[in-house]
Amino acid sequence: MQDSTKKRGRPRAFDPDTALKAAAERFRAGGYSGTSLDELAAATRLNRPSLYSAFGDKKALYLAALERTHARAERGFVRLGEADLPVRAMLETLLGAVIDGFLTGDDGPAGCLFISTAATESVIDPDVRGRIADFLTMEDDHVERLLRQAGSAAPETQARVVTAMIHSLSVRARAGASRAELDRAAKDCIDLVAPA
Amino acid sequence: MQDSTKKRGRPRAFDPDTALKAAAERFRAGGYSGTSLDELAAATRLNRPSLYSAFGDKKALYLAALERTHARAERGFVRLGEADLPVRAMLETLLGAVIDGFLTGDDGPAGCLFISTAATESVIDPDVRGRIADFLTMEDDHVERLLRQAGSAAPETQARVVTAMIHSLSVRARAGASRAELDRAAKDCIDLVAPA
DNA sequence: TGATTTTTGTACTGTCTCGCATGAATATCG
DNA sequence: CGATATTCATGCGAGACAGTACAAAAATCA
Repeated sequence: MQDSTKKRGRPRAFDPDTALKAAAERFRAGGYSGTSLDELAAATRLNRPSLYSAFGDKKALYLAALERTHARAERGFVRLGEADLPVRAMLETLLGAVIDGFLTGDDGPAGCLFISTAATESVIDPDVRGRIADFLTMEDDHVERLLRQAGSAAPETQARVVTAMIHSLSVRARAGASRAELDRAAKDCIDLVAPA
Repeated sequence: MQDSTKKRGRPRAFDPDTALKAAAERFRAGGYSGTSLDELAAATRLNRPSLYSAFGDKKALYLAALERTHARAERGFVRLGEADLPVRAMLETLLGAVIDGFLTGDDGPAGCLFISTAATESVIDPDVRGRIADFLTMEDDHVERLLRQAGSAAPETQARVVTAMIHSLSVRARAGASRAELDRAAKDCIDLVAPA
């Protein structure tokens, strides 16, 4: 028996995670219903059949994009916990990174895939609704844990206010708000939660 | 000359604002790209040609729905100001009414048309982006004014936190959160802004 | 009553969209 | 080298979609 990692037929000419990342980016710009398979194929540089064999149909691809985003966000929260900062610095780092991410996007600031595209689809599609509910729970739990670890006096109360600001920043970024406006909104939240 | 309100041809068999309300409701459930003209025609009980002659094409109908929502929200802010409540009661009334509205919807809780559907379209469509930016400015300004009128010590800082909670409530409602969860998030915000 | 004007309902057209069928290409196995 | 297995690329087909043409219906005006 030879190297079991070698598969039998023609090898893939693309990296699945790179393709998934490109698809997620396209979905983030246009939403689920607003993005066609042609656009996804162009963004991933894949043919439709390759997309289908790798991820399944359009909805499965979208769910995979949601899962990738969920996992990456969670890793970010974990890494922030390892930095072990005091409350104010932790919040500044958190919201600063969030703003950086929300301002990215090939077609302008695109915010968060969950908050600003999955929420639109969630009323009609129970699968999407489940994923966004899971994402919100994860986000709430991590922020509350980070606040507690940083020495916050009322992490349960403050967590919802901080996550709310994250959600709002996604909406504002997509509405075209400048970095200064987003920074100011974040600062308003931090000043209220952890006065200097 | 007779009654000038009487028009010349066949009279309309529908009320335009009732139709617009039904269309807005449908858009709120499915988003712009996710709602077809057939669905809009069914929801409004109008034929496609009647929709077109009354509002123009699909995008014009969506923009009209956004404007209707904007105007109604602004009227709500104005009316809340007339009640002239102290900070905590004002915020309880405001967020309570917001939650009531966000939990409505023919296909389950549908949140806010701007936050949860227009934000999705805004990256691709500059017209929608402009409307949502206008809406956010209106919202920020009214909440800040309401806080100042109610005697808040730092209305500029607190306004962004309160509007952020409103945006977050729309997302959470669409994700399937219970009224108790929404009430708790609102209470966390109120406790932080105006401690009892 | 007949002409005019506006709305209504049906049906149509061209385009886009999703998903897949089919054969060529490229790898490993015997 | 031939057989087998997997992926790639072109292209197809059924259906949904947005928008409109056209004629019937229902009102006012002369």
